[in-house]
Order: sequence, then structure tokens, then C-alpha cells
Amino acid sequence: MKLTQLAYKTLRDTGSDAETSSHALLLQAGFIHQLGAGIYSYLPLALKAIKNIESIIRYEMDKTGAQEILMPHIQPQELWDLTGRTTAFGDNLFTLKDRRQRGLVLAPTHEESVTTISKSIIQSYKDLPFTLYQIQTKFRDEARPRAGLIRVREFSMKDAYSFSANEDSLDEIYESMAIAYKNIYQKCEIPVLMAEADSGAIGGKDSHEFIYPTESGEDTVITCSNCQYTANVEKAIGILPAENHDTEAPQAEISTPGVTTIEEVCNFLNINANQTLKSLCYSADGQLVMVCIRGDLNINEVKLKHILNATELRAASTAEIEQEGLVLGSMSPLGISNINIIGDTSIVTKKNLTAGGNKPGTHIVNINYQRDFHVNQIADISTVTEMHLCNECNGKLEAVRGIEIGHIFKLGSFFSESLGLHFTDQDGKQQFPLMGCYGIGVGRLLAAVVESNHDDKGIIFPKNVSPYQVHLIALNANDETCYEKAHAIYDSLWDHGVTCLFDDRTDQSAGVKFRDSELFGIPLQVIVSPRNLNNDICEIKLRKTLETYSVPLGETIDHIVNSI
RNA sequence: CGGGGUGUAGCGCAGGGGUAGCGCGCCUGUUUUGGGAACAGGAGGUCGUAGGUUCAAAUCCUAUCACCCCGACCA
Repeated sequence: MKLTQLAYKTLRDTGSDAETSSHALLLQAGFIHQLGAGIYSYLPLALKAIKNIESIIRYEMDKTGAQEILMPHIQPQELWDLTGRTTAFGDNLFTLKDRRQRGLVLAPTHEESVTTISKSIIQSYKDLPFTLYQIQTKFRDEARPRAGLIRVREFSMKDAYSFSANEDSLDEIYESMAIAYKNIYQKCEIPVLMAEADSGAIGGKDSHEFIYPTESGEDTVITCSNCQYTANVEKAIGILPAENHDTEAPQAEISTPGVTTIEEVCNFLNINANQTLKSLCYSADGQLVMVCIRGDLNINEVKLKHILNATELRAASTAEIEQEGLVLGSMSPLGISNINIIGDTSIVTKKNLTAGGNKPGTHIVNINYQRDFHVNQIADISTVTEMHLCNECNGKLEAVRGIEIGHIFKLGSFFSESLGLHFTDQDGKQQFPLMGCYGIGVGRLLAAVVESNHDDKGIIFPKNVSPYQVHLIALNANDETCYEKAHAIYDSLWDHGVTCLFDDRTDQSAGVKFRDSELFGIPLQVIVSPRNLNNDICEIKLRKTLETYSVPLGETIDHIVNSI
């Protein structure tokens, strides 16, 4: 491709809207164009890179034996009603009506359709296992699109869906997918953490996320500095060192007018937050639940939801709390017996805590679990912090921000049961296949490639992803000899099967050409100029290091072919 | 959905009742050509949208829309 023919426009300034490096660079290099919030076009250079990422993914999927299919984006809403996901996705679901006013869904993912398709394929255990995958656009009406390609409303995703007759088969496929994913990230030169993840509303046995660590990410992963333990903070468990060596002191009521928050209590009494007991109320499927935790920690609502086996969990409203006679700001489990109370394990790690007095403007000091109050259940419901130690090895835990660039799930039989997909096993009994699903956001992967491979001058593409293999620059394309020689190299490279972008512009200075080549990030640059031609050489420049060296003109093609 | 911010030329921004501005980019010409060239000339705007106030609105008021950031949300 010649630059004089390429539809592109590089920008001198990065757009003021762009906060993350991938967003800024993809805009500045003219790779993407925004049409609306979270709605982007991929321009020619970006699409080349996307296609390369897709072919890496296809190769790794095909290697596992997965088979590619295409499915409809527009799906009957009835299908989604069967699995209850019309409600589960809620406002995130794009819906529309056809001319007969029948409800349709713009598919945010494809479990419903792939499961339905499989009903026509699976009858016997002999038909299992198999894995289907797709690389297709998905639609989600995200509450807040952000950061360029990181969180968008229309996006391309590779999703694979496996169907197995038994757990062993599912485990085997899951394992092979994890390996394929690691290979994909490696080829894209993106470092990843494989983290245990919450399996979400649908449940299922195992789930792992692949997280690219970066400050601009939306997820937090807890990782052990000593062992392999890595988990999303939603799921992570840790242990708090017990500090309950003190002897239990007599409790005493203290007047604390106007003091309601943990911070205010600490300031008022000049104590640390870890010497307080924090009590909160939640509404779990309409039932009020009191939750107690050490004051310096936070509730992990995902864990709490699991403990309560609740489908809907939210903070209780002031009205709901007061209806039970509880006092906001001075709430505690002291003397409370008519409400379900869950205590975090942290409340037994320390003695002589300070808690609310269940009367306005009152707190009680030196309260101790069991001596002074009881709960219905002690459970791990805290969000792991760097104060926690690793549950596996007692090592130090670290919190890392990152972008989720892949997620694999063991779904179990949820979809096969709700959509009536079954098979006959060896004993002639009807069974539901066990499913797994394995997703990678393709556009997000491109963003992650750029995030993890750039410098202050522009993108530095890994060679497997780069839109072209070589960026050929005719420094002075006005010079007839220079242009012709460069053009000969261009033709020859294509003849040798090397893809090449040719900066043949006659109206741009050397500086502009170098800047653009650095923005585009094609790994290998070839510089042809009158000066070089006079010396009978050609210059090779590596984008990553910006290192330059000369090769004899006659050996240019061979050299390039050998070095890519 | 809450909080904050921004909408003026392709991009980045200034201007705050009285002729629509700057830088970059764009077009034409001349000279240039190894790190975002110089000079000369030129094109490009219903100032997000709709109402209102006013002799007069990009500017003041009201509403509304869009986009960005933080949070909530998020298989």
C-alpha cells in the first residue's frame, strides 16, 4: 500500500478526549474513528491489525479442535426469556421490535443461539464433545463506555462454546482453552495474569479471567508475591493475622454526639479504624440483613451475595433501616436479635472494638464477639486488601489494576437445561450436556497490544499484529532515482510475499515521514534516500529500539526477507 | 443513575451583548527536502439544538441533546 493512496490522517495533537495511551495513539495514528459513545470504526491500518489478531486467534482455536461458525446478531427475544437473561442483562441489552411488534435482541453474547443450534446436532453421547466458536460483533448498552476501545457498546468478540458429556471432558477442554489463550497473548506480546474469577449470575464451577496489568484498567486482581495465587478481588480470599492477644476490657457507653462515620468515630476517640466494628444493612431479595465487619475493611458484595444465596443484593435504604428501629450512624449488632446478622471473619481478629450503641449519638467501647454480641453466621465477606496474607502460603498479597482481555467459564448445564438440550448417555438415560464458554474481546485486545507496546513516539507493533511487515520510506520521493529505486524495492518485497507500506509522498519532509512511521509502529523500516543511494546502501531501522544500520543496496531484499 | 466538565473551521483552542478569531491542517504558486520547511496568496463557520430576553445573542436566561472524566453498574 502506498501512503498516497491510503485513507488515513495522522494528527499532530492527541485528541483531548483521549486519556489512555491506546485511545490517544489509535486516534492520533488515524487507526480508529468514533461515531458515538463507545461506537468506533476501524480504519484500514487498524483493520489490518485486527485481522492479524483474528488469525492468531483462529489458529489457536483451530488447534484445539474448535470449529468456527457464524450466528445471527438479531435474535428473537423469546429465546432470551427462556434463560431469564432478558432480565439478567437488563438495560445492557439492546432490544428492538420488528414490523409485527415482535421483540428482538441485538445479541450481547451467543449462548442462547449456540445452545439452540446444538439441539439439532446433539442426540447421543457419541455426538459429544465438540467446541464451536465465532468471531462476531456483540452489542451491549454499557452504562458507561470509556477509554477508546476498552469499553465499547459494539465490539468484536471471539467466543467459543464447548459441549461435553461429562466433567472430565469439560475439564479437558477448559484446560486446552487456557493454554490456547496463553499462546494468543504471547503472540500478541501482552503480559497477562490468569486470575480466578467469580463465575457471575449463572454460576458454574470454575472461571478464570486473563488480565493485562495496567493502571488504566477497570479490574483489580489480588496476586501473591510468594506463590502462584492470583484472583480477581471479587473472588479473592485472604487471611488476616489475628491480633486478639489483649484481655477483654469491660464495655462502656460513650456519648458521641454527631459522630456517625467510622472516620468520625476514629477522630473522636483517637483510635485506628481497625479497632472499630462497622455495621451495614443490605436488602437481599427484599430481606433486611445486617452485616458486620472490622472498620478498616470493606464488604465484598459478591461474596456476601453467595453467602446469602441471594439473586438481588443492594444497600438497604434509610427507610428500610429505620423501619427495623435501627439508628443510622450508631448501628451495631449489640442487643439485636430480630434481624439476620452476618459477621465477617475479621471481627474475631481483634478484641475491644468500638461499635454503635443503637441509640443516636452513642457508641460502645470494648465490645467483644461472643461476650457482648452474637451473629447468625461468621463468614468471609471482606474485600481482600494488602493487609491480608495469602490463603495458600501466608505470603504477601498485592493488588494490581488491569484490563480483562479474556474470560473462560465452566457453565455447567444451565443453558442446556433451560433451553432443553439433552442427549442419551451410554446407559440410555437423558442427560444435559455440560457447557463451557471462552471469550476474548478482539478490539480490546488491539487496545491492550497498543497499551503494552508503545513509547512516547507511537505504537510499537509486535510483528504478528503489525498492519504491514515493512514500512518503506522514500525520503525524497521527488528525486526520480530515489523514487524509482524505492518503488523497485516495494515491488520486489511484495513479490517475495512481504507486506509493505510505502511512504511515497512527494510533499512531505523527512521529519514528517519519520514521525508518521513512528506513530504507525510497523516493526521494520526501510529508508531509501539520495544520500544512501550515493553510498550504494539502504538503511534499516528497527521501530522498537530506533536503532539504524546500513546494508548494501544489492542485498536489501535478501536482508529484509531474512530478518522478518 | 449520581457528581464534575466540555460543545466556536478538519484538529487543538481563545473570545463572554454590537464586523467570527488564533495555531496546526487544507488549496494555489515559488523556493525547499535526513527529524513535524519558508515566503506569498486563498478557501473554509446557521458558535451543539430549540425556545426566550434585547434595537442587537456565540456571549444573558430556560430547556434539551451530544461527548468526556469519576463513581454506581457490568458473565
